[in-house]
Amino acid sequence: MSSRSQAIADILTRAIIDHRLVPGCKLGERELAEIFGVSRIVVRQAVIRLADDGLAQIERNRGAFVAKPSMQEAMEIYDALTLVEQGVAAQLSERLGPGGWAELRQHVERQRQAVAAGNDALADVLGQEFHSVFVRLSRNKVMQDIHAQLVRRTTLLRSLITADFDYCNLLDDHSRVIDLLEKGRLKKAMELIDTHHRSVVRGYIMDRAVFPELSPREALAPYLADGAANTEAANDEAGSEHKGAQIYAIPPANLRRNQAGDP
Amino acid sequence: MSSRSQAIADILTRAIIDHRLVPGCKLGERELAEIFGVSRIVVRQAVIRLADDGLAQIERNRGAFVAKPSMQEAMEIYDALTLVEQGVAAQLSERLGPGGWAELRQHVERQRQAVAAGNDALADVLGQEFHSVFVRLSRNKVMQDIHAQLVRRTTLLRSLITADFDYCNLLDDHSRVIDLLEKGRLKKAMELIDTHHRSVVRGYIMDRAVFPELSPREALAPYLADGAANTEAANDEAGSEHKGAQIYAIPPANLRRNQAGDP
DNA sequence: CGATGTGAAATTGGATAGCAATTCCTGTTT
DNA sequence: AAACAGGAATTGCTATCCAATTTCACATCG
Repeated sequence: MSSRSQAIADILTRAIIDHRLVPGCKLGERELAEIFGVSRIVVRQAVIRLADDGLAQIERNRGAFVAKPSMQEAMEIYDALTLVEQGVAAQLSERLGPGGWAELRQHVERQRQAVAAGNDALADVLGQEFHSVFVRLSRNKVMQDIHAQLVRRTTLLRSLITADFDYCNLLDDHSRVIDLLEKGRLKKAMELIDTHHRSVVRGYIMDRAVFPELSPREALAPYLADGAANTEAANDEAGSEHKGAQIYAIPPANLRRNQAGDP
Repeated sequence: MSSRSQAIADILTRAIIDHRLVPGCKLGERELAEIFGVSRIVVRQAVIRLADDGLAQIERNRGAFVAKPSMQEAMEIYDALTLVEQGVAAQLSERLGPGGWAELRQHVERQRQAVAAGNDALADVLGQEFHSVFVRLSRNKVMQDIHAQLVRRTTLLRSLITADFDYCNLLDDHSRVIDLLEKGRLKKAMELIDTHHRSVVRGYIMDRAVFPELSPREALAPYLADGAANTEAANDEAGSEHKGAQIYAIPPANLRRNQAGDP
């Protein structure tokens, strides 16, 4: 573990993208310090990291809050995400070998099975993960980091927003993008990526409470070492054969069908 | 001012992109704390910000150092920068109005005059700034921040690297990109952006000491409030009519022709 | 003479206590 | 009901202290 503030920043990030800490929620230094059993300073450092990542807003002498992006900012984040994924698509269409396409197809297939099995939680995570796998194949760590940050911010947006779109369509989009790219039909693929993201944004309605507001103590309880028993129970519920296992450490607080996350 | 740690992070960032703090330079907490007259904690918070920005590396129990990116990472940073600028180019080619094109042309013209006047320092800064103006016209703050971070990292790279390319060619590239985009020849423009960046990278030779290593105290002296007199003197030397004036507060420690910076 | 072990010094990561400034909240007054 | 005042709470920061780790000079040994 690099540092304690990093560990705490990671937990807070996780809690935010799990929609357990919702936008606007106060991240009081003293309260968090008590919850994590560390000094205020460590908490402040963690919160600074979140703020640099766009997940928190720090107001001088008032404290830190989970970020509450405006609709304008939401559009910008999705635009940036589209731009990045289109660019990666262009690179992959030139450089990716058969193994890469196979990996992508395999990922889509796993998601399809999850949907078929009715495991929405798994399908949801796989749907988000697809985009990350896609970018990872570019073999560009810098780009990966930028993309991951944008994805986190879109996930945050989903706390603020009710999505109203057809889940299966998005799965098909992934599949079609792969086909188009492998056939060299780059322009068509890029249009599809754009449409894909737009179809997500279009259904958004802001200023509606989507997830319940929990106190930081309630929200963070499952991530603490003390709550290990609790955590494992949650894990069993979600499914087990997936390698990026810690994703399931805590299931979203409030996951329903048709609210599935997919940037 | 938002916070003291942010202010210090800004100064350190400035010193790094001015090539006064060179890669590998130790950023000792105690030393910096003494230099800035703040406590160690504020320094640590500032350094965390730098590390999140890719400008510093923190090694547990060893301290923070100015980042020393590998050749691999350098390529990735330039690839990412190319990707972002190509994407922005695509957006601008559809959306930008006459005023925008005029602003870009005006910027190139200013740089051309600076070159003609032999003011290399100004030309250098304007050359870098062009890319930022370009991205700003996309009206996407999120994208701007990502791009600015990438530009800072390329500037850091230039501390590590000797550039050996034809300065005027790069200026012409800017002009040609504008022409191509305005005429709707997007693909050609994107190729040129790629070539532009590649021509910069190709001339790079790593592992050569380009800038002298200063101690943090020497490197930071000009930025401190105490050194205000010193700062203004430096300002006069570099030229004055440019609006982003703080760029000239401190001229690069070691600026020569043919080492001009242009991402 | 070089390699290796060792202990002191220096540095980091963190805890704790405390203080000034600011903001928030509440209760009183008008 | 509105306005004001003052105390409580919170933040930003300092100072000091401590444990863990690294560094480095020095002594020891092959």
